[in-house]
Amino acid sequence: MSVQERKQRERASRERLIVATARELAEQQGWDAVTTRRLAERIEYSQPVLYSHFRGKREIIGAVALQGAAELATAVRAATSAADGPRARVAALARAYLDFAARNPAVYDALFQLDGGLAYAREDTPEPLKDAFAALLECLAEVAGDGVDAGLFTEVFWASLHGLATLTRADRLLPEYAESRVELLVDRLVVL
Amino acid sequence: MSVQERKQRERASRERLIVATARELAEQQGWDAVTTRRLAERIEYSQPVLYSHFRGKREIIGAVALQGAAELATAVRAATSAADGPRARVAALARAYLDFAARNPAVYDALFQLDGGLAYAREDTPEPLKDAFAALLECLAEVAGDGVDAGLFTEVFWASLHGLATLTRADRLLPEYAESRVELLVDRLVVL
DNA sequence: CTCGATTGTCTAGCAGTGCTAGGATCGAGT
DNA sequence: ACTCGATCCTAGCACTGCTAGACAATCGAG
Repeated sequence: MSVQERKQRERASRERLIVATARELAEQQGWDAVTTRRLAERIEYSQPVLYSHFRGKREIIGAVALQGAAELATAVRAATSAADGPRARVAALARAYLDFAARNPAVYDALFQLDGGLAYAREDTPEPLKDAFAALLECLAEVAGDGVDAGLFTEVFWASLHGLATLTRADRLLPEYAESRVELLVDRLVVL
Repeated sequence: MSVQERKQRERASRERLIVATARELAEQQGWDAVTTRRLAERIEYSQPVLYSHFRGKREIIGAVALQGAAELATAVRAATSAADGPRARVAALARAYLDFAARNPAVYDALFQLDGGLAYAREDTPEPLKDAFAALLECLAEVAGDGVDAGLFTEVFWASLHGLATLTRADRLLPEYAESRVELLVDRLVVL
């Protein structure tokens, strides 16, 4: 039995290597540079090996996305729990979110920009994605305002952050307003 | 001279045909289906002809984007001018924007999701793009609130709309909340 | 200790992509 | 009528995601 277990461990380890390498390559040179050939070469295996772990490139993107979702949730929770008062918590959440998107553009793309073959906003949504949304909701529920559904409010707030994140990174907004945008958004959307 | 003029007209007409066909194809089957071969076949010329009009596929996307920007500006202005009162105008703007994104997904992608090789938020930004932003600003300036820069407010409002538009289309938000999201966003961001 | 079967991996290749070099063809101006 | 430049197409390059089939290493049974 232990032989099979060792092989399973090795397989799992190689799978992690694939995901980590894909992420690294995407972060360094963008997802366009993540080709199956380059990825295979970096992990020092041939291309078909990739397909024994994942159905295709899309699933590899999805794996990176799931990893990113978990990290995003952690980052958001760390930021919010370190802040005092509802207003400060939401501001910290917004900054943590945008910071994550700015520091991990490729992961952010995998999560929300590219097709990783993942289901969102459904029952069969993978746990990390649900949890990332939950991390936002936990903090935002207390400032949604009376009679406003927390889920609805979270969707709106999240969409605004997502818009800021993507448009900022695509150089479609003025850089000098970056901080003011966050302040304005938080001040207006939050009900204290 | 008239011979050259005729040729110029024919060239311009063929260029319009290329852009229109690319847009049509993208709207029908998505931008992935817009390959140089398919596009060439549809306009009944060989691929190299495309490259005598545009530097490459990216520039074709850019051309569709510019066309879309003009239409978006028109749609927004039409919607806002037909509404009474600041609150109603902004709500109409939001709905018109989201409606445009929903009805012309490929064009919206060309504008804000794909790389069309266009410069945004700069002096050398093409006129249609500046004008589309201006259309938003015209309406939003009156509800930015005291002491808040109209440009800053427009960026935030636009980013929120963009987030809603993209996340909605990617099935990342609950469909039943669609209308509520717009209401909530407008109510909170607008200062009457 | 050997032999067949199974597992794992790689080489080679397919159909498709964006893009371009070079030759053929056409038509305008002399 | 002829030249010559503009215009267009054929053919091909290097690349993409993905896969069939050959090959080698490993394992269990006799």
